[in-house]
Amino acid sequence: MRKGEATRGRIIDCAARLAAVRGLTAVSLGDVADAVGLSKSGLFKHFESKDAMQMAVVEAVMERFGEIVWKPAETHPPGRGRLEAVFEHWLHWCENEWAESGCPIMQLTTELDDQPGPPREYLHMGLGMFRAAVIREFQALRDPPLTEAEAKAAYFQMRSFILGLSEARRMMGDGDAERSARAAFEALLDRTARSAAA
Amino acid sequence: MRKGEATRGRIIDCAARLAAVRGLTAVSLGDVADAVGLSKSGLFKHFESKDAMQMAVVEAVMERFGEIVWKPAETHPPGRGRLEAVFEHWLHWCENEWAESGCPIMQLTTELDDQPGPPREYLHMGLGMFRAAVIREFQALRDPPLTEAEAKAAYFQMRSFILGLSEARRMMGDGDAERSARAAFEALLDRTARSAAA
DNA sequence: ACAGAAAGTGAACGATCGTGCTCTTTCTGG
DNA sequence: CCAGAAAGAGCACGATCGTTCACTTTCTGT
Repeated sequence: MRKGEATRGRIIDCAARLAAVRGLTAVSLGDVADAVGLSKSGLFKHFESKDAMQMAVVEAVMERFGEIVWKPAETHPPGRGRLEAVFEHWLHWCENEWAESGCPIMQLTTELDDQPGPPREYLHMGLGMFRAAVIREFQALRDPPLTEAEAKAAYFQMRSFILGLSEARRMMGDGDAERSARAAFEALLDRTARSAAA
Repeated sequence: MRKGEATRGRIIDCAARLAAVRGLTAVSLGDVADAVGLSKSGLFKHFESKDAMQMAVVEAVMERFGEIVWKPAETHPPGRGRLEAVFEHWLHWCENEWAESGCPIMQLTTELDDQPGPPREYLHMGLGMFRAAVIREFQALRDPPLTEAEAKAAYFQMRSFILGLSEARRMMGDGDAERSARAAFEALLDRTARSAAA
């Protein structure tokens, strides 16, 4: 049972990239089968249904996100350095790791935000854990620590700049977007770190 | 030829709200026909194809966006007051006008950003004109005027906060998101207005 | 009020959707 | 190396997709 796992991985990868472009629901099993070079019925040896495959895609994307964006930042000391590492890897995730298709998390979020079910729940949970972790880092940015409200507000802006970058570059074709996002984030760190306590 | 235009409007409205929830491609003609209370074939008396209907939806959404977000702000004097009016109406557009479905422009953007064709072009043009107009307002925010690069960077952040608000409230269920967005925008105006010239 | 146009229905089409079935090929543990 | 399991192909199914066409109902200009 070794070869099976390899193809299962290839299926998920192809499905994820197609879903990042066209959306999870818009990708048919025929599309995935063609992309991975299998027959439609062959897919059912790896997933019991289309829903199960979609769920596997969501899980794989979130796991990979943690692996690429959060995990390498953990090697940095808490505080500003770690926040900068997270942001830098987040940019890399959006602009390089998913350069052709765009960030699948943004696609999945807008697609699933009003569609109840396990995929939405999983996405919600993953994003929530990431958000909580980054908020903790923001709190450690200053002495005395930021209040939770201040840190949440800072995360709101950080996440906003990532979303803004995706739209600016992918829809508006703004080549300066990455620079704008980076500058906005650095300025956010500056004024957050040196702000007085409430 | 009076009744026809009315139903055509109802069709577009229903289709737009369905598309804001599930995406443009994911909405079938059967869905629209049911929602508006017509037969599938009846739709073809108002649109020659599904593509034409989708194009009409995009046009209607963008026109309504201009009507609700930009036009009322024109009554305010240029500068900070007008920018605040635009942002306030933009929030209203996202949070009230499309409360149940979420902003259709954000949905359409993530759906069409890597799907060439007339709908994408129309969306790109509409967003580009709006962006250029808001950038002009940012330039008028200070004396001497902001450079174009400074104004573009400010618009980038403004747009980012709107996108951040949508995700925070719709996916994360963050009730404070609207307050966060407003506070972030006011702070952006403050530091932009009193920044020194380059 | 009446004729012609517009609006809308219902059935049917070919294509594609997700899924189950049987059958063959390929792998892998003992 | 061989038997059993896993991986995959091919076909067929009912449902739904977008679209067309012939037909009926409803509106509207004169």
